[in-house]
Amino acid sequence: MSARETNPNFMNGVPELLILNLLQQREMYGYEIVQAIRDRTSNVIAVGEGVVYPVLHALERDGALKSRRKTVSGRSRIYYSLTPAGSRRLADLSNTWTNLITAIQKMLTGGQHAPILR
Amino acid sequence: MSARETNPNFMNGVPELLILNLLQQREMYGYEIVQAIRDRTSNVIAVGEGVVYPVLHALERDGALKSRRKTVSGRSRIYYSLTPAGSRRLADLSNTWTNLITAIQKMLTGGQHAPILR
DNA sequence: AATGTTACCTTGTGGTTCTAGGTATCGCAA
DNA sequence: TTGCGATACCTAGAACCACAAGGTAACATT
Repeated sequence: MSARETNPNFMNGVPELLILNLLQQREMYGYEIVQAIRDRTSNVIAVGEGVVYPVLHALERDGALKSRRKTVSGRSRIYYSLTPAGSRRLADLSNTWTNLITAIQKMLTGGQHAPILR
Repeated sequence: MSARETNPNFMNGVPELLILNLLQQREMYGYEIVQAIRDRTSNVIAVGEGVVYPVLHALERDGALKSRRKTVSGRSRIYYSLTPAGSRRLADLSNTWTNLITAIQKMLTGGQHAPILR
């Protein structure tokens, strides 16, 4: 219920990280987020709506996001933006993520540096 | 049932990648792999035996690994090493992994570069 | 009138990972 | 010699996230 101690399911939560990161830049709505992730990663990552919407709901339930309805040209959209708690959460996840891929990258690339001592 | 088209569960398979990578350097046994991952990542990643052994079994079943028993000072160990198929699998996973984190990193760091055009 | 796009949503499935156990041998210390 | 910690193997079940696949509805275009 706070910071993870070790690593329960250590590779999860990437969609959440990406979503929080996008919303830090500007408020967006669900459908827009789905396409933004596709676009900015050149289709390398394609999280569907079935991933994005539940994450948005969970984050709002946790107080990390706040939403407001806005109707643009007859289209009703729900715009989400970060709360202070959401900013903290993003910083936290971002740190965890960096540590994680740094560790992995070190393992993958630095295999030959480590002296075996045999 | 072959190469992934888009991204089904795009963040999975990291333990497999780490294990294959270790076994590419030299043959190892399960218990050793568990500690090697802990050690080389300074406890950032701690996959348990409950993760490693099933992965080893699955990889051997798929023909990516071959094993041989060896008894060292009364301790019976099962050493695993890569087959040619395993090497290919490693190269494949490695590529996918690199593309993935490159895309994510670009999203996370390059947020301000992208012109919004509004 | 029909199709495609936008925009929201949920249910159920699936596949990895984790927890939590279990067995057995060895070495060392009490 | 008995007990404990480390070594070394293993598995069954739960947890969990991401996914596929659906469904609704309004707008735009054909």
